[in-house]
Amino acid sequence: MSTLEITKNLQSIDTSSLVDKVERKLIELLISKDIKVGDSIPKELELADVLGVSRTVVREALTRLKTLGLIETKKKRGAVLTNPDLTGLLEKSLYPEIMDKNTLREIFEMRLALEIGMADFIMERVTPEDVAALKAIVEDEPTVADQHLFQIEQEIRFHGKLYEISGNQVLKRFQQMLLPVFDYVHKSGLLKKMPKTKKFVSHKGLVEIIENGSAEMLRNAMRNHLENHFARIFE
Amino acid sequence: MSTLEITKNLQSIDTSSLVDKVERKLIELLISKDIKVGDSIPKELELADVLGVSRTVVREALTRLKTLGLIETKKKRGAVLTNPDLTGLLEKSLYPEIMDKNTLREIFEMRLALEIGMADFIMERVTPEDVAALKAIVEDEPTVADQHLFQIEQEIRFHGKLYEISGNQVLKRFQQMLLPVFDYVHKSGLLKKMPKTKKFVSHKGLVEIIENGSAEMLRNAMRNHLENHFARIFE
DNA sequence: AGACTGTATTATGTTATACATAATAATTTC
DNA sequence: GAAATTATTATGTATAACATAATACAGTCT
Repeated sequence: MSTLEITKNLQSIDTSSLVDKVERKLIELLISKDIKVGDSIPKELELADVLGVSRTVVREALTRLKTLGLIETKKKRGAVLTNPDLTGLLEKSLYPEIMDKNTLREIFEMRLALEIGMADFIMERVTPEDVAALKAIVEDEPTVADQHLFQIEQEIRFHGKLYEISGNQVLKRFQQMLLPVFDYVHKSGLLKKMPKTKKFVSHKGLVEIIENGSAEMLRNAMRNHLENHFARIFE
Repeated sequence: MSTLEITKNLQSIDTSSLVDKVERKLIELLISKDIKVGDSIPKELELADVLGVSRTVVREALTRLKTLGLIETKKKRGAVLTNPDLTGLLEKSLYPEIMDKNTLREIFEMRLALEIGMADFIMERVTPEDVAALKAIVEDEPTVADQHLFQIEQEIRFHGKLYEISGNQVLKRFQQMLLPVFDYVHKSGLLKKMPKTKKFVSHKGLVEIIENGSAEMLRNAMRNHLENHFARIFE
């Protein structure tokens, strides 16, 4: 065997900690067919005993699973398998203050893509009541957006409602969760300065399309509506 | 005071555990301006001492932060603040086997929205090399997709490249991460049976548009290309 | 019988202590 | 002065003991 091969083999040794191993074992257990959501998993001491490690290690592994939202623990009852809440999890680790600038910008971009791409779901699922609600929101909207603070709240109200109409909880929660990011991106000089705000498709225009138009029309209108944001990203 | 009011007041007592409190304290510390990415945070024993709790509690709180990707720990060095990797975190908790059916469907929908909505980023950032790469991918694509397995691999290759072209790492990793979900959704009878596969815009057609068309054209073409998926969702 | 109360049990939550291990700093050796 | 050795330090692991809260069970009272 050549030296190269030897070193190659050597560096593939298992450097993971005990907790890592136990965590893997537990996850295997969780996704096995034997355990369904709501079922309990063995007690800490049993696991420690079976796996041949201390309760400390088991507890730390369980803590990780808890943090990931895979299990919930209660006294006496023990730990039970739960279906993980992705958005809730993201929310927990989403602190714009300590996030990479580039990632922040990319998340901002993702939002733009989502709002354009979800047009089909909006048009498929919108109800007359939704349209009425949208109209109520944009009713007393100032033609010229001079009050910046008001404008932001209004933006959130309007676009939030759109996410709601999409009938997709994951999307809706995604938006809720990313709001702080958007706010942060706006405030920090992360993007280019706002260009001259030309007149693009307004909220009222979007509502009009949602009521009478097609998904394709909504996509294009939304793209136009978001033009200022795109312009800031694309220089 | 009425009994109702009393009980209302009583149930607002702090039921959070010690670890919860310590975790909050630590997060406050992390997002404070004093600590930047790469900086170390106090040692476990110091923290235990200052906060007046045992080292075990501090360790468990730190374990949570580690799991969330907010910090990394090394022996001797201690714990250092890191910018959290959102997608990596999601990946860790993403087990289609134990996820709620509805959530799975919603994630699938989100993918569709993203692929349509990212057209602008693709058109803005695509290079001649990218186009060449795309052409190479679709070159020997069978006109009639008879080999299902091959088709899936091909789908991943092609659309993966599109995510790459979007120049958005978060998006790209999102796709990578959600692939198992798509696979799972396809295999499980979660969606309606595939309708008669009519002839829609092909990969080759998409490439053609990317090379010579506009963002708007790409959005519409992509929507068309994904029609089968939409049909399965919308019945 | 049925509702309330107290007690026992059990599994997680918390503390304390000791030692192992790996990464860094300090020291010695040549 | 560079390399090897040793010391130090902070995290990783193990063990034992007790606290706490949720549940089950029995007992009491009307």
